[in-house]
Parts: sequence; C-alpha cells; structure tokens
Amino acid sequence: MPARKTPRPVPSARLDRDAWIDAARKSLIREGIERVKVERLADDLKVTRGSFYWHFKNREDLLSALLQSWRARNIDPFLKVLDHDGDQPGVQFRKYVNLWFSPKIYDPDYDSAVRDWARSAPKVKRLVRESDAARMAVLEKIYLAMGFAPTEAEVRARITYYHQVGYYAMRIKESAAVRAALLPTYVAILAGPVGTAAYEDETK
Amino acid sequence: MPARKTPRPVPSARLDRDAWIDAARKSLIREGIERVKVERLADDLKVTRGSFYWHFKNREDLLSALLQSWRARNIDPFLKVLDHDGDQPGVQFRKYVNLWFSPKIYDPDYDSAVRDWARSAPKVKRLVRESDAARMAVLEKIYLAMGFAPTEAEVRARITYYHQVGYYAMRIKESAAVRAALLPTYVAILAGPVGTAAYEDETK
DNA sequence: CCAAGACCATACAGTACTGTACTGAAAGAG
DNA sequence: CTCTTTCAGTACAGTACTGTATGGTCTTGG
Repeated sequence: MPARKTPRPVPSARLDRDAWIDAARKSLIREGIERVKVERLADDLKVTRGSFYWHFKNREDLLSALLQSWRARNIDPFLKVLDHDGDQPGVQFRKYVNLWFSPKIYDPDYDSAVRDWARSAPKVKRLVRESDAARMAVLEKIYLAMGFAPTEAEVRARITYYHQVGYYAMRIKESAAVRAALLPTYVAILAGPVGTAAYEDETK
Repeated sequence: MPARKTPRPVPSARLDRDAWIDAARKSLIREGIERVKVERLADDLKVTRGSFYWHFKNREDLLSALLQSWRARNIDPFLKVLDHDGDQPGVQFRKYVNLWFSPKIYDPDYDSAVRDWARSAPKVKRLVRESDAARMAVLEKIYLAMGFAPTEAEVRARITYYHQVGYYAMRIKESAAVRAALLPTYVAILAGPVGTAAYEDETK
C-alpha cells in the first residue's frame, strides 16, 4: 500500500469514478434516471465511453454507485439530530427544520429525483421507503418529547414530513425571505403553542 | 370533445386513438415517460407500429394527447367543489378531501407520474404548475370562509396541499381503514376546531 | 530512464427505438 | 357487390444507445 498518495492540485484533467458519479447525479436531477446514459455523460465530460468502461463494469454499476452516494449524503444528517440527548425538543425541532433550509447539506432536488427513479426500480423503491421511515421516525420522537399524545404525534410527524416531500416534489422556487416569513405560521400550526414557545426560546 | 360518436358495441378488436392513449397512461404510471415507447405500446396492444402512425403523427403527438387527457381528468373535480355557493365551508372541505379518497374520480399515481414527467419537459412543467396553483387556491378560499386570517389560511392551504402531494409522491399504500382512522386527527390539526365542528355537522 | 499501471480513443457488433412508404384487409355506405 | 375509408402489416433507412476488444498514451515508482 503506497501510503503516499500525492494530494495534487489537479494537474491532469483525467477523470475518476467520482467525476462520473457527479455527472450522473446532475443528469438525474435535471432529466430523470432514464436519460442518464453513458454516451451522454461521456459527451458532457468531453471524453469517450472508453473511459467509462474502465471505471465501471457497466451502466448498472454506475447507477448503484449513484444510489449509494445519495444514501450517504441525504439521510444521515436527519438521523443525527437526535444525537445530543441534552437537547430540548424545541432545539431538535429547529435543527431538523433547518436542514430543509441548508442546501449545502441537504439537496431536496436530489431527493425528488431519486424518488422518481424509485417508480420503476424496486431496489430504489425499497431504499427510499426505508429512508422515509427513518427520517419520519425522528420527527415523531421529537413531537412525542414535546408532549403530544402518541396518535397526534404520529399524525403531526406525517403532516410535517409529507408536507415537505410535497413541497419539494412540486419544485417550487421561492426566495428564502418568503419561506422565512411564513415559517412562524408553519411552526405554530405544526408544532402548536408548545413547539412555538420552545422554538422561540432557542432562537433568542 | 364536442361531437358525439356512435356508441358502438365494440364489434371489432381494432384500436382507436383512446386505446393508445390509455396504454400510454398505464405505461407512464408504471415506468415513467421515458419508457413510453411506440414500439412497446404496440407490443402491449398486440399490433404493429403501422397502426400507431395511422392514429398519431408521431410520438410527440401521443404525448400531448396524453397530457390533455390528464388535464381533463385530474383538475376539474377539485375546481367544481366551489360550484355550489350555498355550501358551508365545512361541506366544501369535506367534498375536497373526499376526492383524495375517490380513486374512481381522482388517480394520485397519475398525478405523481405527470409531475415526474414535468422534470424534463417545460411544457408539462408549466401545466402542472398552473394546475397546482388552481387547486391550492380552492383550498385557500375554503379556509378563508372558515374564518382563518389570510396568512394562516394561506399556510394551512399550503400544508394541506403539499402534504397530500407528498403523501402520494411517497407512494404509500395504506388500507382505507387506516387512513380513515387517522382522518379526524388530520382534520383537527389542519382545519382546527372550526373545521372539525363544521365537518362533523355535515357527516351526521 | 523505463517498465507498469492508469486512463482514454478507436473500431466493431449488436439492440431498441423512430419515422416513412407502401401494401393488404376488412367493414360500412351506396 | 363494389368502392371508399379505416385500420394494420411489412420493409426500409436511420439514430441513439450498450458493451467488448484492443491498442495508444500519459504518469509515476523504482
């Protein structure tokens, strides 16, 4: 094992696996999985497909790598919200919601595109279903900690989560200002007086 | 669709435009627009593509016919909820929500599939955006009539509508019983005490 | 400097699709 | 019964893709 992998300042324009995966991700988001074609990606990257078949066994290989990259990137941040046991529910709620406003961490278009992909790919469908369940369970725990009764906590978690999925599925492009202006009303309706109080405590 | 065609008792197994559009719709819902191919549809319908190119100019012609059929089928019912001015807001709300539980009238999978299609087709994107705005405006009017303040009516309309889009985007398959059991809690959270009272008045 | 790997181009074979031109058959109107 | 319309099959040309085989060209460690 050569412990000395030179961290070089990009001397060559040559590609690695990640370059292809990245191109595939962009294409997936813009045009859907059925238009993620080896030939087109090669054109985008200004190389021939010869390069691709050196890095990947075939198209399927690329797609499963792409799916793994999505998993690593768009799921974990939501689960980590519960990591600090000392946090008040209001803080956890705020941390969770803030992720939806943090494009550097969480890319909702990527989520929507993978969700579309799941339509025709059972493997993808399974992974998306698991991810949704995991992220929704976090919300439900937060609502429970806020003091809502079990059924109500479940329904509030659903409404909050589905609402967010729907919002991004609709691909609305609103300014951050507009979203921020409506946020307090959202919190009041979804988290109730308890949530609002806790939320405001923490934003002071 | 002004003229009335002869109501024939299906003497021949021959196809008309609608047969192709119907096959296209099913394929769209199951596999996405990029897999709606003339060749595959011909296989499904057990004919050759010779038939297709008699009914349609080309593939694009089929797709735009498909989009029109979606529009006629999945938009109008929601707009008609406001037709009877005499209805109480609670009644209108119930009528609206009931559409989501009426698979014979409204097909949410069709909606989601068209929404996916919109990703890569600007024309579709525009139509979907208009449809969403129209259906959401109906909800907002209902909430206003219930007595909510403008901003709150807007946010409640958003939450309700996005939530529904999200629910169907996630392709959850729950029994009607489960959904019915949670419905009162949904109504209580989304429509508040006012909506609940009106809703219950009308379901007695 | 030079051999070994890492990366890319070229050429080929094959598949799935679109669209056009033409031919064939079957049903209803006269 | 024939003629026209309506629908479907056949044949062809062309495009966009996948995947394989093979050879070429840089880069780097020894």
